[in-house]
Amino acid sequence: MEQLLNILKKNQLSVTEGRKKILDLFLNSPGALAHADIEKQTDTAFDRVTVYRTLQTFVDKGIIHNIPTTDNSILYALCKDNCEAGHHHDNHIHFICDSCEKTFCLDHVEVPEVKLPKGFTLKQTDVVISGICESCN
Amino acid sequence: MEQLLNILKKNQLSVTEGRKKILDLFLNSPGALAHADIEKQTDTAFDRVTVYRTLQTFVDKGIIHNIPTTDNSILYALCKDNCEAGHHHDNHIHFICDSCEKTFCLDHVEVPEVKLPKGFTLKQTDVVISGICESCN
DNA sequence: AGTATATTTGCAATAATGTTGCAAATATTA
DNA sequence: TAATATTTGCAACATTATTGCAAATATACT
Repeated sequence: MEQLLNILKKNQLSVTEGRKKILDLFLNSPGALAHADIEKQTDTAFDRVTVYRTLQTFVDKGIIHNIPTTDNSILYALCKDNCEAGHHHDNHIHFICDSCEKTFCLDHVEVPEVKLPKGFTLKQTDVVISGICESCN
Repeated sequence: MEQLLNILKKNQLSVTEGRKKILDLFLNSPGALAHADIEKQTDTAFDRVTVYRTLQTFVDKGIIHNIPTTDNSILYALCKDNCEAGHHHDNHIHFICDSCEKTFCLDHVEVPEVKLPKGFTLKQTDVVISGICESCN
């Protein structure tokens, strides 16, 4: 709760029920969340539009980031370290479990360096690995 | 045209106008295509539903694969090598250019090996790199 | 080639997802 | 506590995706 308020205040966001609840979900979720997950877990407590806007606000502020997916969903996860408004510096690997279908950030696995062909400039590397997670193995 | 028919026949698909046209688009596109791109390029020649179904069929057969994106779109690209129905073995890097916004498969760049924590089993590694491409640099 | 069978397509209806403007409600500031 | 700024919910709308079914098209067979 302490942590929750700190995060909101640090980012100069007014403290509202919706933001508290949604941020709380992220803080207590082992994996990434999609818009739909949040709607399910908040039931009808908040309007759909509020959820959209809250997620967008959190992304803008660098509180959460989104994870590439191969379907037409958007997955969000907490930014762990040095992200700030307008600048995401996430540099970790995302893992999708084929069994439980959860998506995690593997914060302690280094993103490998990739050598691009001549002429290409690298800005960001996203790695998404699928397989079987710890809990399902 | 030869190639086109070969691909369809090899996968035991009936040869229809829609499949020919859509596969042709992929064969002649330097980058990945989204559903919307295909609709634009085929104008109203085919029903939206047909496009959805054709793409799904191609994915099922291993003719195309989809590329992870951070927005809610689905990008498709031709499978280059040893993909077959039910088994995708794509092992290449995807590059998104921040300037021209095109997405390519870098077929000749090796996917780096990633060491997962104990307990995790790796099945597939997807790498999406953003930056500036050859043509825009 | 012509017919029978199997497959695919387009239409219509429906569902799901995302966006915008604006007034009412809530939070912050002083 | 009042004034101001911000956020929310509603409604309407736009876009994207899915399904059933009859008509159209492709393939297989003689």
